[in-house]
Amino acid sequence: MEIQGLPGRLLAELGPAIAAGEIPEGAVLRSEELEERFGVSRTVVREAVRILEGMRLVASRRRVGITVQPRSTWDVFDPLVIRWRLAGSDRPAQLRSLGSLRVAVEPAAAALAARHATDDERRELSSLAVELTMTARAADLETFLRHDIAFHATVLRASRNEMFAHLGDTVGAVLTGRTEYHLMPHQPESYAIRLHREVAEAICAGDAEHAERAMRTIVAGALEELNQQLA
Amino acid sequence: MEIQGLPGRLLAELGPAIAAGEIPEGAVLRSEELEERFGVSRTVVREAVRILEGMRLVASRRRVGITVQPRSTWDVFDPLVIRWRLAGSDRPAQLRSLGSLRVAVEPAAAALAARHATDDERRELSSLAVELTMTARAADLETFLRHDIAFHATVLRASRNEMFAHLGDTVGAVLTGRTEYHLMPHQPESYAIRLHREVAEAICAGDAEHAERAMRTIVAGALEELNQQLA
DNA sequence: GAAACCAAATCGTCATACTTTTGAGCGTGT
DNA sequence: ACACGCTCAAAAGTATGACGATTTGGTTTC
Repeated sequence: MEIQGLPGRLLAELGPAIAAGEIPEGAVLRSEELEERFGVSRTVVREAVRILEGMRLVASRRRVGITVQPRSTWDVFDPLVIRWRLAGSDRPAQLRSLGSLRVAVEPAAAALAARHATDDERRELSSLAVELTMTARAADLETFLRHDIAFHATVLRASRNEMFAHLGDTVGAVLTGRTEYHLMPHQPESYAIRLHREVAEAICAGDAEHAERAMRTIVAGALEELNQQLA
Repeated sequence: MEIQGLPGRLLAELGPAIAAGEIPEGAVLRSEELEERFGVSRTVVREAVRILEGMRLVASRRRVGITVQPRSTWDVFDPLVIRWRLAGSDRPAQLRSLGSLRVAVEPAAAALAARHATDDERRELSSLAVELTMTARAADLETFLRHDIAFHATVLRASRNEMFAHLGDTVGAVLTGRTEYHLMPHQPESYAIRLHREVAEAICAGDAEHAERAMRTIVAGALEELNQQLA
């Protein structure tokens, strides 16, 4: 998943710094400066910058340098950009944005999944729902999180829509970030758990409307809780 | 918006070819081959490949070459990837995916817009709705399309959610592609026009629920129409 | 037949030189 | 004082040659 090699190292330094605003919008970097700062060659700097340019985080212009672009031009759907923002100082804003996105997408995905999921996927959802129930009772937060991520990713994948499916990792990052954020909450609420079971059952039964409604309750609840935490 | 220079030229050749499947999944390119084929230097090839790698279209490995990745790993939210796919042979699939995405996102964005839009944006929506009505009557398809794009982009922007806002361009591409696709339809249906006005009014009035419902009707209708066209 | 080994292919990195664009300063003329 | 254009230098863009690192696949050896 990660970008490899020395350019990858540069990216891992510059990306988060820009995403967090440490290198502010409008700041100008020169490639020679970067070469020295990281002790790498022109080639490496250029390739790293090219990648950042692809994400629209920076723009490189002759005679002026590499300028950090305003947030509004960033490719906010790029998985790396999302991760960097989640890791840095505007994690709250990023979580809020993603929260709204989930409220929009996941119910629709659940409805589609009810229609298009394979038998394997339906089975997997059922079993994940059971796992969730059990690990919640055991207050095993870590494996609970893992299964929660798998559950939502499976629903998204089962929607048979590539774009929804690709949000699986992102949602995973959100769930992880959220868990870290309110530092291991008071055991997962049984209400949310029941809703997950409901989603699984509705998808198994091919009941799109029910699946959508239950999923909407889940993600809307998560968003509300998030907004309280960040208030 | 475009990527500049010689790497940009390479991208403009390779990207669409890969997106269209002309260079199939698993195909292997060697950088030397690309240098010769395009008459450019290693530097240029490497930078172009790096960008494609950033989009997860290809992966470069030592001793093996540059291999085209399976579709499932592509960054399907990358604006360039979307454009390339829309331009090529899997435009239908891409339009379907984007259609579902619109059904999920735009109603939610309309609801948010009803709450968060600035006065300017509300004014702009009203005036765009009027323009739509008029150009539809005049059967001026080109300016109709332009205003339609502006309308949806404004709603997305007014949602005050960066991720929604960034889908503005994508939705624009969809609308353009759709118009080209069923080659200038029998003048825009007055029903859809009325719904646009309804969305604008609801957002002006701050009626989130109404805005959401009307917008959902619009995009769901568009998706249904699309599925008929592609059936 | 399996394990160790070797060699070729290919990308990865570096150093350097040359080219192209463009911003800024300077000067000239109105 | 202002505008216009000229020149120069700074920075990215491109090209090239050399070397390093790594993976693959075949070959040898036990």
